[in-house]
Amino acid sequence: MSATAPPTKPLPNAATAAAALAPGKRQLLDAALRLCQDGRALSSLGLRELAREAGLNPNTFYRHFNDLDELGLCLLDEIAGQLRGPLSELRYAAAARSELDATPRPQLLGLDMGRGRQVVHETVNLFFDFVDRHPHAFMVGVRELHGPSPVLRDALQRMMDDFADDIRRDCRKLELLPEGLAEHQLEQLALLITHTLFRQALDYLMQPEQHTLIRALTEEHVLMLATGAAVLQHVDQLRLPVKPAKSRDQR
Amino acid sequence: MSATAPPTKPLPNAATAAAALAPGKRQLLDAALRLCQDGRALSSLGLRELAREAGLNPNTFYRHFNDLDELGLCLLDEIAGQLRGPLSELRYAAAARSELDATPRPQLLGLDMGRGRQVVHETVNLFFDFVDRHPHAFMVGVRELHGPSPVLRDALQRMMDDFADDIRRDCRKLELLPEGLAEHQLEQLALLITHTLFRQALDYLMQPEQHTLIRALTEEHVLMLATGAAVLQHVDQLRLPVKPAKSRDQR
DNA sequence: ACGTTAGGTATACGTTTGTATACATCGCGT
DNA sequence: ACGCGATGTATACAAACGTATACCTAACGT
Repeated sequence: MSATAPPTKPLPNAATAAAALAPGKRQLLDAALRLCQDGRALSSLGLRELAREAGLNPNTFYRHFNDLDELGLCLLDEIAGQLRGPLSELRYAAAARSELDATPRPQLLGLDMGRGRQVVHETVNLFFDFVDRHPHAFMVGVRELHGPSPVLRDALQRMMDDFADDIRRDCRKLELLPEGLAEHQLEQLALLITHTLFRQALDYLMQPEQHTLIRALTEEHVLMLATGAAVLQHVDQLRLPVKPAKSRDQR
Repeated sequence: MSATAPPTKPLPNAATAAAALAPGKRQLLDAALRLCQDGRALSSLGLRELAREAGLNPNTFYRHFNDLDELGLCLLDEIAGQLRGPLSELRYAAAARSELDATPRPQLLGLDMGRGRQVVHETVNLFFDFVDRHPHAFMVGVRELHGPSPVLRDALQRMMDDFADDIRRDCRKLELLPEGLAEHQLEQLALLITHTLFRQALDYLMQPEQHTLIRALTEEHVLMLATGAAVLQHVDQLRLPVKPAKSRDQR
């Protein structure tokens, strides 16, 4: 009962989080998002082009940003705000639901495969529902992750790391993985899951006709990763209960 | 003994594969690679900029390409030629080496964890050695995978699929995974490994001080994936040995 | 009532871009 | 010897770009 949907959320249907933004600034940010919607990269946008799309004077851009990178950062902040909180809530909701269904499940190597499957199924599907509701955010995000601007790349990288950290924390708290799993392994697992999810989100957005397939495949991928991590930890525990486990071979 | 290094390869140290390329064309391609080396995307290059870097007249570009996409495709073809063959050979060499060392290894769920670990260790390290030798290729490749140009994206996607297919084929032939693994699962596994490898290659190239760390982590990732796939297959086999095994839940 | 500041506009300048047309050079088949 | 196609160069031009300067207007504290 520790996790239920928050009660009376105002539910802002779009980017309405940070109020009191100058109207021009908003228009510019929206214009940027709009221009990126069909595959463009943030860094390929021009100052003038942006203003044109926003229906503003080119120079208005300068009132709010010095740089295109600055606009990019602003946009990413907004996106991050839209993603992090809600996604973690989704995870909690899914876990809470699976808590109710407390029937014993098939076990393997000490981990509850059944519950894992169900939680993965739910969270992955909730994730894609979320992607459906915020298409541009993922478009821009994943694109800029490997984009040309170092500033934006770093920001995105940080954002992904935060996201992975949320996953890691939630996995621990909800006990979705064996408690013996080393922290650094859980960290790597969370990172892999994050990257997988985001990459698949892009595919998902770009091939609307394969939505159900991609959802199923992604489920499988995440399950694969989680299982692998759990089993490997198990094996490691059997193999080297004594050795200092430092310094791999010649590398 | 079925797999040894091919005997007398001329070993072209760089892009010398397709001979008889007009000198201007070569210079342009090289210039593009050079300009992409520090984080630029192919699609962000200008026709004139390219010619300038190559020390040529802007119009020379038109002699060889109609479009920037055309140059991109040409470059990607060249890169693909450099990667596919050699990488598969590397895998064979590693597997052959592990065949010699035929000591029995710890088993888990019917798969040879020891041999798996070793093969992963070797192939991942060989992969990164290869990355060291072809930095620009990976830079450009991974970048353009999520880049703005649909043409290049598709080409890259196809290239990745081919690469994954090589992995899949080699895994089958070298019996690195339980023979019960369904074809479509092996396919997904190969895709995941491919994407993981390439993404890590980018990180690897951009953070030279963390080379050894990234190598170790990538090993872990691949091992995680492979183990997960193997175990999941095992579980599935136990769970539904009777059912028609079609149609999971409401997908 | 006044000055200051933020937000938005108008115009202008120099640069770079993509593209077009015309010209020079080399190799090569007949 | 001639022509011709392939390659590379020179020059030119319209468009788009980033940037700078100057002006307009509304809000606000004092």
